[in-house]
Amino acid sequence: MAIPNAVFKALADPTRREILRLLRYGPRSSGDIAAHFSSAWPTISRHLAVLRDAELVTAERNGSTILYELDTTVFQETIEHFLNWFNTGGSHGKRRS
Amino acid sequence: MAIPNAVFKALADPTRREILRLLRYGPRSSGDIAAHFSSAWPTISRHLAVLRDAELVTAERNGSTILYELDTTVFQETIEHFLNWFNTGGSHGKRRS
DNA sequence: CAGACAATTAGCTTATTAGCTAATAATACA
DNA sequence: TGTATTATTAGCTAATAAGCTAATTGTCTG
Repeated sequence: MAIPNAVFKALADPTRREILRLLRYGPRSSGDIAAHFSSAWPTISRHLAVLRDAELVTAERNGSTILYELDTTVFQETIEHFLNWFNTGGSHGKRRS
Repeated sequence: MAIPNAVFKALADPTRREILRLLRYGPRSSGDIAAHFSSAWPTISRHLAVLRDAELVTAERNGSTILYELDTTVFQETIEHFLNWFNTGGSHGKRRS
């Protein structure tokens, strides 16, 4: 049930979150993803590796390119994780005014 | 609607997540929180400052102690944020590629 | 005000990580 | 094959952040 630390670490970087956002609409190749950013290609490649390690995306070779695809499983677990916080923790938290 | 980067950064550290978990059951003083960890008190104090900056907790002086309290507002927004991902992006299939 | 207690800030060291360029691996195709 | 294309890995530098101890701020009480 505990979300691995790697997931939070992966989500901590804005570029990686942007990559995930980009992948919402369908799989993309590594180069295609890199083309959307000003960073160098190897830099994006390493971000993709971090996302892969966190199991937030999956990679699949398709001929000469490698398709990256969003894996929503961990997202779902993260959301459930936080929802459970409220269910078990009750309404102790203060609403900001 | 965009979740500030500070929130993700704050959640990226295991100690800080543990602090939040601790605060689920009610407000606690800084020293009370620090007593739950093996880290030095100033270290926990700085973690608390990070959580405060991210508006994940609120601090309120209560006599000689300072009470830290979970602020669920940002959590709620984070959850809604991710739920929206699925609603608009659909299930990681090929729609609207 | 002085002293005790609660908590943060300052200053430093070390570890992690994002970014780059250059080199390497893997694949497609003439 | 050989070469172009696609992507990752290696090796480095700079920035960020976590951890510590020591010093400082703030608050209560005698």
